[in-house]
Amino acid sequence: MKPAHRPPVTVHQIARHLGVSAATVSSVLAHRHVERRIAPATVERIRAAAQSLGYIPNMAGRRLRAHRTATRQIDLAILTSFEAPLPLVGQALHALQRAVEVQSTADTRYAVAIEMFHAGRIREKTGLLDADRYHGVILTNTLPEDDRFLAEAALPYPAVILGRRIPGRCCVLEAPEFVGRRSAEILIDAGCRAPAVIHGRLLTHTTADRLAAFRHTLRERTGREPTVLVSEGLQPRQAAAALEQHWARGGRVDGLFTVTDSLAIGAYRVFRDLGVRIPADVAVVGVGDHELAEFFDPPLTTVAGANEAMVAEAVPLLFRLLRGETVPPEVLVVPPVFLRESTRRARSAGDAAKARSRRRAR
Amino acid sequence: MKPAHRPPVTVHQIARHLGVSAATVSSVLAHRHVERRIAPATVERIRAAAQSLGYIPNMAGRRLRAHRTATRQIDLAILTSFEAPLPLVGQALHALQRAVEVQSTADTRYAVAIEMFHAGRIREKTGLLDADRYHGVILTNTLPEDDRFLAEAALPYPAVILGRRIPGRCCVLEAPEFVGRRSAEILIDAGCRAPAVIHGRLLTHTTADRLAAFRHTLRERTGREPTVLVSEGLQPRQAAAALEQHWARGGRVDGLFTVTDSLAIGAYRVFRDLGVRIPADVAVVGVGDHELAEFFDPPLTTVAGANEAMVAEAVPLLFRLLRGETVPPEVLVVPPVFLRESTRRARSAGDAAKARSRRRAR
DNA sequence: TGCATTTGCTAAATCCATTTAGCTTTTTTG
DNA sequence: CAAAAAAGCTAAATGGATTTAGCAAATGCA
Repeated sequence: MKPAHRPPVTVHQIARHLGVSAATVSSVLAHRHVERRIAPATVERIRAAAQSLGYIPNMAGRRLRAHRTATRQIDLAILTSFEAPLPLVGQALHALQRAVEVQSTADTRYAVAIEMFHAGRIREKTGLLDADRYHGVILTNTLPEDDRFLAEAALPYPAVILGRRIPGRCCVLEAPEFVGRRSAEILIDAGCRAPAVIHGRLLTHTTADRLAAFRHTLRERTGREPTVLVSEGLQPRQAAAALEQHWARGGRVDGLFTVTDSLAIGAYRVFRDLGVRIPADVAVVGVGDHELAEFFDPPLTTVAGANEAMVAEAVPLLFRLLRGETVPPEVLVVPPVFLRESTRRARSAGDAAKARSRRRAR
Repeated sequence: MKPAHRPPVTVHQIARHLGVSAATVSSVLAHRHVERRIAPATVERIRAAAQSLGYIPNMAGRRLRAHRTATRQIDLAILTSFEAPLPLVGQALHALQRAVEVQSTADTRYAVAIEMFHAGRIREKTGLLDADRYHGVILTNTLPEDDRFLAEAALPYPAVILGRRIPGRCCVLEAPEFVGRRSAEILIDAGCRAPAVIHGRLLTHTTADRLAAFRHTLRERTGREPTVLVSEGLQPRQAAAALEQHWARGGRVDGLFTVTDSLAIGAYRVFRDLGVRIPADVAVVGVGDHELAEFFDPPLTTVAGANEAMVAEAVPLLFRLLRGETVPPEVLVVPPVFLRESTRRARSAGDAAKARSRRRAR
């Protein structure tokens, strides 16, 4: 961020600078100079001055004055980290937009903004603690550092937190441990004896919980520890790199839990290139219900992150908060599970072909 | 949209209602009642009244008064249709956010909003023609109806238009006909004699241009017309349905141009279920460079919609417009082409295996 | 020349929330 | 009991842009 240099230019300053009234300047800048009968020469002078002084209209002032009587604007925002997968944010955006359309009345208009902070550095986000920005926000994809900050900070507006528990705030959470436990069970049921997990380096609260539950369940049921592969990020190629490296070192797995579906598709490619068959040789389970997961080859079993369901809960909660109603401090959401072919352990070689022709028959 | 019911509630109304001053009400609602020594009983009365009257703070008023001297806020927006694929919007959002971070100074803060209109009905979008909402916008994913409206409407703020030409506006466009022509050429080069194209029912300006160029090139080079399949939407399952129907009617194709990558993945599934091999029996080319296109099986050849490149051009243009600079009325962007296996026609059965081992060797 | 009209501009009010200085009234202290 | 301090509140100014009513000068017309 560069340092400040000069105070904002207002219509008054332009007016003083030119020796005309602010009314005249305003008329010109609002394109009202024709009906206000401003002399063409004056119009030009004002335009030139505005341009050279670097005039930027103050929307707050404009809106305050100009808005048609009885129209209020409600500013909502989705605050998310830069590093988070956009599809998740997109779901939230869509849900919020849809709700906003329903809630809109002739005298109320909504604006939905998306603002981003760098993962772990939400405290540096400008205007976060100002009371003059948002009527309400949905906060998501925070890292533990962010959570610590938020727990102490007093946000001066209603907020719904997605995916983590922050004392005193309305939180919508995935049922804890569910995703990790279910994923482990699915792999165990598929007969895996040497399962692995792959995750990105940055761990959100949610992901950490999923990993812990996965390990815990595995240990409890089989007495084994999973192989843990860490990829640089959540891109398929990064997962592929991590997995290839593991294989090159002689590591082997017969089951894979990927903390996002995008990691899974990276793994798919590696397995195919290595001649490792899914699900015959290795079972794969992902998280997030990527819109294309069903169309992967083979279709990917997904313990869906509860994002869509969480968003569906969060949006109405936000509106209730805006109305001043009291809301439960915590809402738990149980993610859906999509069992697909990637974990359908084929006992014999023929099974996969059978499954395929079954699908074709439908 | 519901009808209006009552005028907005202000601090003054609450004050009058309770027989106190507006200053007191403001102090309480801004959580300043402790240092302002407001009696607890009064605090309670004010809170209750605010709640029961349905008070909603006017952010414009608040911001106008409260902002630290010399901080100006610049409101930018991406206006897109509800029906457009979110990843495209996401790219624009990311690019804009990144630019905003660079442009930010201590005395200037930016807000980036995403607002949506229903495809073809941008004229119904509230506040679109108001001068008190945005400092600048990027407009994208409009339908021809929208374009007609925009050509006549006088937007009272700088705007950069993505993907179409609107007279008098700064437009960033894909080099016309490029995508359609290249796609046709790729299929022709792959030896296709009975190519088809699949697109959704709603046609944006851009998509219509691509289709026309595809047909035209095909006609010119081979004298043939493509089979045209229309799917309900852009979801994979919708593409699959359209293709299955075509096949059920006895229709056959040996090349497929899908106007988005998501349609292609739907087609992939159908082909696999039918036992039609890609690329041996049918070549497939998509558009959009889906982040996973490289990981489809086989990797999908994509004449990438120039979205990312267009966004990269559009964002700086928007900032130049904000600074009052003059900008070119039109910037053309040539989309990249990603040739992958889905159009690598295997002359003999062995070629596919060879290609595979080549990839593994890397 | 004299009156009416047009042109070109300005003063002041307004939108809403916040803050500062200050005024009563009550309570505490010496 | 008088003076000082504290409690509890209010009036008025402020921020930026816009609009309305209206004034003065210039022009048109008879």
